Amino acid sequence: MFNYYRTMAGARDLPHPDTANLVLTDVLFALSDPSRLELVRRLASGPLEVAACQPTGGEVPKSTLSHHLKTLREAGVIRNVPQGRQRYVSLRRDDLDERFPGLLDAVLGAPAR
Amino acid sequence: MFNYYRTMAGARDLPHPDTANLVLTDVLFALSDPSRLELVRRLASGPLEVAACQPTGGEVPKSTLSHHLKTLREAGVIRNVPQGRQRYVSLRRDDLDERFPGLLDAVLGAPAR
DNA sequence: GTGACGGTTCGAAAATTTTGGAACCGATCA
DNA sequence: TGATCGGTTCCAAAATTTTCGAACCGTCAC
Repeated sequence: MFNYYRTMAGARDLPHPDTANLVLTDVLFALSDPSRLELVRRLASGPLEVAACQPTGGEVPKSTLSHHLKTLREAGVIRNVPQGRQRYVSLRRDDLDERFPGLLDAVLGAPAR
Repeated sequence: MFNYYRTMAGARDLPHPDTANLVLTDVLFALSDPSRLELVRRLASGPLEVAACQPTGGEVPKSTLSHHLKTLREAGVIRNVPQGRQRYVSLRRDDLDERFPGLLDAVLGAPAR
C-alpha cells in the first residue's frame, strides 16, 4: 500500500513544547475553558488515562476530548505519553512552575466557582 | 425626540462585576489575548486614559480597542470610569488579589516572551 | 445652540474555536 | 491473521470571537 505516513492518526509520540518555549497567552487560553480547567484540577491529583479524562457527569465524544487534550498539550499544560495500548495524561507541573512561577498554584488555589 | 434610552452608546457608568462574582475562566480568557495582556501589563504601572491604551506600535480602530476594553472590564480585570470628557482605565489589582490570590502577580511576573 | 472631541454601541463580515462523526493507527490478544 | 481496544486525525458544520466602519452619546469650548 502507498502513503504509509500520510496521516498521523497513530503517531506514538505526540509533540510537546519545550519548557523554555511555553507561551503565557497559550497557557492562559488553554486554561480558560471550563471543561479543560476542570480536567487540569483533576490532574493535579495525579496522572489519568485518557478515558478517565472525561468530564465528571457527562460523556463527550472521543474526538472532542482528544481536541481538548491537544489544546492543553500544545500549550504545554499537560503531557500525553503512550503506555501500551493506552495513553497517560499528566500535568506538567514542574515545567509550568519553572517557566511561570506561581501561576499554576494560583489557578489551582482559586475558587472553583 | 423619541427613544431616549434605546441605546447605551453614551452610558456614563459601565457595568463592572462584583469582586465576589469574578469567574476564573473569564479572567484567564480575557488575559489570553496578547494585545489585551500587553495592555494589562502597562496598566500595572498606573491608570491610563482610553486613548493611551492603544497598543505600542500600531494604531487600532477605536471600536476594536473598545471591544478589548469591554472584554477585560466584563471579566473584572479592569475598571473603566468616566472622567469629564474622557475615561480612565485602571487595573482591578486589589479585587483580583482578593478573589484570586497570586494570580495577577504570577501573570505580571511571567516572561513577556 | 453648534461643533469638535473622546469614547461606546450597533451590525455585519472575517477569522478562529468547538463539536462530532468517520476513518484511521498501533498495541494486544485470540 | 484477524478482530478488538484505546485513542488520534481528518473533515465539515456550528458556535464564538475578532475586527472595523457607521451611528451615536455626553462633555466641553466657542
